Amino acid sequence: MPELPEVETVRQGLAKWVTGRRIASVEVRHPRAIRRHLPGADHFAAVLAGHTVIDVCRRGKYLWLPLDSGDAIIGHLGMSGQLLFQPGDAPDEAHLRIRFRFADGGPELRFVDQRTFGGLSVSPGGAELPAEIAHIARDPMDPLFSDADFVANLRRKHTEVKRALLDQTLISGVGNIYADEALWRSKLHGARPTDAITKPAAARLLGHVREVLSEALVAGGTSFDALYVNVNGESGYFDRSLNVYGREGEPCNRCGTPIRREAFMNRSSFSCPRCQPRPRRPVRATS
DNA sequence: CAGCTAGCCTGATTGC
DNA sequence: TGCAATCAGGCTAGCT
Repeated sequence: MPELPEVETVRQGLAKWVTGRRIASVEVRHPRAIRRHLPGADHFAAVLAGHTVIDVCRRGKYLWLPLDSGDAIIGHLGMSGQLLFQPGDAPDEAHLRIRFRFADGGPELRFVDQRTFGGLSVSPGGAELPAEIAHIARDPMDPLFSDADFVANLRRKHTEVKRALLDQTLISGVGNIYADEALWRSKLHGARPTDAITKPAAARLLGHVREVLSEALVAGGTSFDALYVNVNGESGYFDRSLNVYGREGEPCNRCGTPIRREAFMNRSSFSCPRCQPRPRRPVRATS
């Protein structure tokens, strides 16, 4: 499940292995892996061929690769997307969607995606933040991220705090796993109304978000199966450090109470019933 | 306008 | 054994 630490790990691998290389050809194996590109797969391949990757950037969970043509490749891994470097003679992966060959004849770049929630697109944005992802907020590791703005914007919203953490226009890079982990560290239940969170509590929560993201980044990310891997196909090991996510029924690492699992937006939230009591009242009366 | 949710997708797992 | 239902979940379009 690629969230910020996983995507940043992939970005670093890409930066090392693809910067400065000239794309020789692009092979699109599955049309759904190309996003918002009405001219079609052939055109997508044609506008990229012959151009050199000059950088690898990230905004939240999006990657973008400026080219010397002034265009940029935008990528999102979705749930199961992988960007892998492979020798040209390595057998095709079962879910190989897009293949990039390079003029230097070195390892090719493969976009592999089982569930096709991810995809690539081309933007004329170049080295600037592409317009397609301009709505994505800065992430909390970004030097230009404003803590004060985050606290103010969070408290201005009328929603539940976990929803807010997952809102990529408020703060980017946080997904279901790290949201649950940060809330546990802050002893907050995800259903707590954002407009009732004090400034200090919001600042503490932000600190815990930053803490869990940076610890996971050092560990190379989290993976429960082989779905998230770095560009060399290796999994991270932060899952050993998770305190609540996926630990239903297991003892809380703080108080020993069995971790609870609750339905949340057609998925799951994990929390400690004792450290993170549910708010007493619903967010807001409906009338 | 802000908040919310269905739907996208496939493989592993569970249930009958 | 075999088939069907369930679950995983980031993001966007479109609804209220």
